[in-house]
Amino acid sequence: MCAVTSTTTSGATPTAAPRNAARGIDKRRAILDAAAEVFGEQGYERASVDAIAAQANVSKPTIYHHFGTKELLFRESLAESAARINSESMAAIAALDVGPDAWRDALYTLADSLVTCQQSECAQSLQRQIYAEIKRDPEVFSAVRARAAEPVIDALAGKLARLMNAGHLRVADPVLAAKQLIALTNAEMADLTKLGTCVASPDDVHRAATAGVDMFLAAFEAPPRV
Amino acid sequence: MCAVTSTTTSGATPTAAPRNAARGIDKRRAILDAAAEVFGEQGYERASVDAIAAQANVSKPTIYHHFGTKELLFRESLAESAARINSESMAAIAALDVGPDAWRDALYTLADSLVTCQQSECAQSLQRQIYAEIKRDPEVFSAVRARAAEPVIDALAGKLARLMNAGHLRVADPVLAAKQLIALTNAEMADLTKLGTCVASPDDVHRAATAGVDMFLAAFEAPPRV
Amino acid sequence: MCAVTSTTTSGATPTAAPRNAARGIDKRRAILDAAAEVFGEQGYERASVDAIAAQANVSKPTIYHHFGTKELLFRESLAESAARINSESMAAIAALDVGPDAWRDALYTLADSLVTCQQSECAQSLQRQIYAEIKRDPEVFSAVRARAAEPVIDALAGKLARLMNAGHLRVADPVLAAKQLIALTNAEMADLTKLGTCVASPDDVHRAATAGVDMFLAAFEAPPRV
Amino acid sequence: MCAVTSTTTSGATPTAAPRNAARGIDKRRAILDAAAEVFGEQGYERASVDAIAAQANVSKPTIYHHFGTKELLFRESLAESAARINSESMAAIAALDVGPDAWRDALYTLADSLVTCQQSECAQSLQRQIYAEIKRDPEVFSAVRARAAEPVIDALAGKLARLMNAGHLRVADPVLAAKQLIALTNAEMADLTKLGTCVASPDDVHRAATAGVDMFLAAFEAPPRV
DNA sequence: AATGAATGAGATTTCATTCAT
DNA sequence: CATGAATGAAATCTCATTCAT
Repeated sequence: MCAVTSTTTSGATPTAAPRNAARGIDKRRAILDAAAEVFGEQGYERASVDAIAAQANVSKPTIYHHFGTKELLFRESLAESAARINSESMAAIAALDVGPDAWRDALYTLADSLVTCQQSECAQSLQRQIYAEIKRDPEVFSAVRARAAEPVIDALAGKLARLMNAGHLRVADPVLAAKQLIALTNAEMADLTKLGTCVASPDDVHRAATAGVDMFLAAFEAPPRV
Repeated sequence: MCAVTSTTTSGATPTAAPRNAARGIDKRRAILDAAAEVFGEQGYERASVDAIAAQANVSKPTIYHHFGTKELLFRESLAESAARINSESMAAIAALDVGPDAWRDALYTLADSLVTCQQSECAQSLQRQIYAEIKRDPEVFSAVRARAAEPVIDALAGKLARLMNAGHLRVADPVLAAKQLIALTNAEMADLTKLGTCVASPDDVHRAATAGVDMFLAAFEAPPRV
Repeated sequence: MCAVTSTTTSGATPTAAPRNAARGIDKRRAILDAAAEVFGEQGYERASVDAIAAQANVSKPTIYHHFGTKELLFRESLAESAARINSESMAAIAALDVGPDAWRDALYTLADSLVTCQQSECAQSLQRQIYAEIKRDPEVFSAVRARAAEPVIDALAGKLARLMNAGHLRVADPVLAAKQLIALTNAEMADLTKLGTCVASPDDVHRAATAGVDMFLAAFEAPPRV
Repeated sequence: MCAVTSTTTSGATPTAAPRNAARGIDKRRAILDAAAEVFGEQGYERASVDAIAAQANVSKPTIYHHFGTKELLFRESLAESAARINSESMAAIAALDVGPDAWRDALYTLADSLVTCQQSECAQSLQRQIYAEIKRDPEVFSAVRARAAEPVIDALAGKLARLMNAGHLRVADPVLAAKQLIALTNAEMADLTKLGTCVASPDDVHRAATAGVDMFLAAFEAPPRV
């Protein structure tokens, strides 16, 4: 699933000293990867610690040694997914060119990137898991939201504010506009991916993102100065 | 939760003959109500048939007699919730006045109603349960979608088409516009209700719905004919 | 071990109606018997519910259905043992003849009976289990003491009071004297049975009981009236 | 609990060479102290080697390095407790003045000391642990008995023999009399301390010890020579 | 001498489901 | 139609113990 490609492979540190520590780190990585996969596939309740241990090629007590509890392992797994999605989205937003000529095309491109990112298996899994477990532990939502969604909205709002200052857009509240842009680009995705069950074709993604930006510009684009 | 107030109370049919049948119906009703509550509260996996039986004041075999399987009971419970939400939303849409004078205000009112309906405990529960179980059984999504979401979108699209024909709106694709209107009005609700964990104040609901319609009109309202 | 011979054998009630109930009662009896044996043999911690279930020819969930918890099963098991020992001791005390001629011999006989009873496997098990678990749950001690030891001491004190009133004994405090008599007769038993690990021969029991009564009389027997 | 105050603190031996050895000794001491506390508090089964290691600020393998097995650690812990209780009791007995004037008062004092010692947390813990584990390993009883109880009885019997020879007491069997004296002084302690769960007030201890000696003298004191 | 990491075995408890009445 | 009793399977978590350093 959205497993982090472990950068600390045991082969990378052939010296004798850190071997012990490396073993610990490696297993921890393997467990987190396995957890992301199994939790993402089966959900918190159905996922058994046994299954995660098997997937990670690790014994059950090792999991408890590293994470203490199934619940804590779950939270760390979610936090990692959130961090990854966040970083991808942030990169896409940072790349937005707000220059006078490029901004319109850049906005369409950004929408494409955001939808693609939101549609990744990792993101879909995360969304399912949060919805499923939020009633049992409302904290997870706050944690994930603060770590993943809010920074993205804020960054996007910042870019929109610059477009506003440059006279390209007319928006009253940049944060609201950011939320609306995201909502619009995602308006059709739930349908297209059957709530994250299947992947949408790049064409569909493109169409949906474009439709969202179209409406966004129709509402907010400043009329050309005479 | 979103329990149907059983209209067939046992006291209402005091005759001897239909009493037995009525009792059977009553128990079925009680089980469905209990299932909606317990599933909604705990989710499919955590909800135990024991708990549902206790909540319904019924023995476990009675549940199996009526519904066959926990999974089947779950589906019937979801179907009921979907039907209820659908009927409420449909009523709100049907009430939309497309007359030349009232339509703008009516659209704002409709948005309010739809958001309120979407924000009901019943709807929130439904959404959580679908997200949680869709990976295990993608059928539930299709079933619920066909029964609850699609008719609403279609009905709303029909109304928008009429507003288009009347020259009030300029929309290329009424179905897409319907989806966008819904997406816009819900853009802020996930935040406000913390993903359905808490209820938003009527004021917040109103603000969010208004903001959505504002943008919708900014994008699609036809310019006044000269 | 100290299993109650189930008086409600399924064969005793061949009628069709109570069969269901009988099944329940029978299994409950079998579980309690098995629990007494396994707890007595291995102690609370080492005794596994699995082992008790196997010994009772019953599935594990049946045990939980009837008793709820390993701890609760343990308490019921102890309570039963306590009740049994109590009833045996009480019978021995009730049989004490306080008549002017027989009382001395009867006292020796009673001491024999009490020591024998205290030395039964059931009583030894009970004592071991109470000592072992009292720190974890001080309630068990109070419960067992109130049900088993105190009534015995009180009954014995009553008999001693009658012997006092009859002029045979001179004791200031009958309850204290009862405790002392019991302490004296048991003074050597811990050694002889290696703390309940092995059984003492009837001869040893007799010797120990006699030595206790000897000293008791040496201290408290009233001098013959001239 | 009955931890030995380690006299070999690491600060006392600042030289480099013996430091290592001292550290080894210190750790051994810390482990034994921790074991006494944890075993005494939780019993053999519930006490986990992890908990003992934590209490001793030592890693688990260190425990295994020093003691080999949980069971062996347990035995050493018990042996230490037994030795301590024994030495305290022996000191009290050795202090018994058998002189013609002082012996009666001294006997009351001795009883007080013995009961107090028997009532110490260390002694109570020991008794609980022996009762709990004797069935699993009858050796522990023999070992502890030989090390703790028998020498005390023998020493007390010796003193009683001297009082007999001096004409103060009339006892047939000094060893039996010693056991009886101890049994009498402890007759009420189980009740008062709720089987070792709580401590008895010094007053209660005094009363119980006195009552025991009273009866002992009533039975065995030689009549004054005319 | 000392330790962090790892593990096989086994603990209690719960669940969905089915008989027999 | 309704139920109390029973069960096989599986869940989370803990434990005593060892390995590599």
